[in-house]
Amino acid sequence: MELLVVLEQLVQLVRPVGGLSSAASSTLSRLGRAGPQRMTELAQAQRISQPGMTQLVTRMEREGLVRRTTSTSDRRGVLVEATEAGLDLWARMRAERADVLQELLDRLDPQDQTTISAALPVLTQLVESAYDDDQPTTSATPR
Amino acid sequence: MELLVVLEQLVQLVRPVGGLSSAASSTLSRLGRAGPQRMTELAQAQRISQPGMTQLVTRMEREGLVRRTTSTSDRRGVLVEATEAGLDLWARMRAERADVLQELLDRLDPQDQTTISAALPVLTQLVESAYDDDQPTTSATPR
DNA sequence: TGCAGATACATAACCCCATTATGTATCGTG
DNA sequence: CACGATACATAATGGGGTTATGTATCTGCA
Repeated sequence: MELLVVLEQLVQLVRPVGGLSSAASSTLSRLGRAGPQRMTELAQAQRISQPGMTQLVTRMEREGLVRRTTSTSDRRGVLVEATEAGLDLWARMRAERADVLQELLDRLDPQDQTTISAALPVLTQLVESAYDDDQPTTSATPR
Repeated sequence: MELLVVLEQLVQLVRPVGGLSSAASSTLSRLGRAGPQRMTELAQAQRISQPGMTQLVTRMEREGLVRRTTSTSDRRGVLVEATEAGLDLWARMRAERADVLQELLDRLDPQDQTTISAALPVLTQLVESAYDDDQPTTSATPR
């Protein structure tokens, strides 16, 4: 099987757990880690267009996961903030996903498990190096 | 970063190369590897609904990537087949994706590259074990 | 000071991709 | 031969993304 296909299917296996889309969970995650952020900032981080982020935030707001606030000095700006419910869902998602992944890993023999464990941080690094020009994390410290 | 987010972003980095969606490229790949297949068969393999596959094939047909044929003894059935153009695109996609991945890998130091290389077959195995009940590959031999 | 352009976000119109519910042939069988 | 099962298509709906465009607001400069 092609590598890309493998990865896509792996993602498909784990992602549906939280019930959120890729962009939604990723955005929620970012809000959880880095605190309230501007629309444009979020759009760039998720690599979607600004109107796309406006729509995403609108949907997430409708589901009570995030909140728009206008408390900035710049009155054009919008600060997007995770709600209590959003943070809760984020925490549950992470836990459930970790469980699903763990179940998958448990099927492997110990040696293969070691191989995977070693590869994960490298994969992370790989992605971050591809995004070398971003991840501004302009706002609050990661709690 | 969360593992799942890492993987999703990795996929996002590599996928757009061919210009095809996830489902489309995966279906094209299957048709290329295993030859003409029935709609239902394809839907099950891609884990989407039968109407979803109908629509996908319709779009792919419109773009000249696949062809519907009714040459089966069962006149209800439809055989979906990759066109010449579809196979060409498939080949180009694979090549381009391999290039993109290679570029990413080249940024890593040799030791990390080894780690990744070792992990890939295990990842494949992981996904396949999760799908243990499927992959019928009922039709022709893989070329 | 005031206005021109840049900036931040929203809206509109469009496509892709998936879903469930339902329709329509065709097949197979009692 | 008619009834249920099967294979696919269609319709309606919704999430998710895009570009093009609108509307405030901000900023810098004559």
